[in-house]
Amino acid sequence: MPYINLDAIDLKILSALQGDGRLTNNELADQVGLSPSPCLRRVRRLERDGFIRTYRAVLDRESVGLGLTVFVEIKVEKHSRDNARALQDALSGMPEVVACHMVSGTADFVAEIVVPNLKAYERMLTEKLLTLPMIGDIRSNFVLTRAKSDAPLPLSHLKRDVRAVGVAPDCE
Amino acid sequence: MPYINLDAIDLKILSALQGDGRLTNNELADQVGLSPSPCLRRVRRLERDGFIRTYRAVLDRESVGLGLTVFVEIKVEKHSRDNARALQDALSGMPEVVACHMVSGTADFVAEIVVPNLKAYERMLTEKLLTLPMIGDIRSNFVLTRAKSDAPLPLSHLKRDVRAVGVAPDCE
DNA sequence: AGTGAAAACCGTAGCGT
DNA sequence: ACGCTACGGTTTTCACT
Repeated sequence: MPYINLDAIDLKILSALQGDGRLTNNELADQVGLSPSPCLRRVRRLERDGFIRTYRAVLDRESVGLGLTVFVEIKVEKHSRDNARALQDALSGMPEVVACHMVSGTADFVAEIVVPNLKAYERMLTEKLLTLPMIGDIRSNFVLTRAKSDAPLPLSHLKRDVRAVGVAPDCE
Repeated sequence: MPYINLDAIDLKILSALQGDGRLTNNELADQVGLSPSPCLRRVRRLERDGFIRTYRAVLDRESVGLGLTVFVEIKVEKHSRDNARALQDALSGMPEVVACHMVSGTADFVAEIVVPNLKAYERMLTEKLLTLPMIGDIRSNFVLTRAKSDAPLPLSHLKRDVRAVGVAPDCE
């Protein structure tokens, strides 16, 4: 794993855009202590080099009628590499699966599934999940209350570079 | 739970903004078949009424040096309401915890924790998690491969309204 | 690398439909 | 409710430091 090529200003940019993805370039330049042109160049570089994957409106699940989130633990039937791969692809391809990870522990995969209600989850389970041949075992963990989700990533581990900047933390 | 007050155009707007949060209002208006003014009015309404929670740059975890994601299953020590509440607040307050849910099943909470590496997780665990008095049991599930994450929400369950629109699906 | 200016573009409000 | 027009601000490029 190569090391990271970000200075203190890049970090500020990432942090600011993570907090508000619709910041205008002018506002952003202001916050990071740069004039608009070099600021824009940096943003484009961060986009091109894959630091910024995309920009997204974060929707409220309940408001748009998605009242049920389920964490599904899945075990692969026969632990072949092909089965695991096929399962991962099948899960990732489903729009209801908003996240899917291969994990250590008792399960092989954890999928986060978002649906309108229990009825919809029942259909999802019986029609799309249980019909997958490579599935060995499924355990559904229903979300009772969502305390936190879609939170920004913690970027403080990069802060070692920030000491180089003599600007006040919040000059807005 | 009240019903949803979104027509086919609102749905298109949400869907488009979920796919690209930096769409200009002009581009958006174009895609949904509206002129800019009513389009902007709708977006503002969707923001005000809480359908759109925020806009965010989605960063690449590996690129910014966050190589390790862990799903932590946590049981509350004594199953009192206060303990559960205190634990939930403590977890939600940690920046490394990017998601935290109370769930049914064997665990009480599932927290998604993002850190640079194993060493950082060890410190997180010993210094911040295990020192919480209301924790009964912890099981750490390390993410081996991330197949999908930060995906857009599935909005197809609202598509019943879309039949009213006679525009081609993709006229860009 | 960063700065500053100029042109094209966009967001927004107001009025008319 | 949608659409048009117009003004002010923003994005973006380009030449210069």
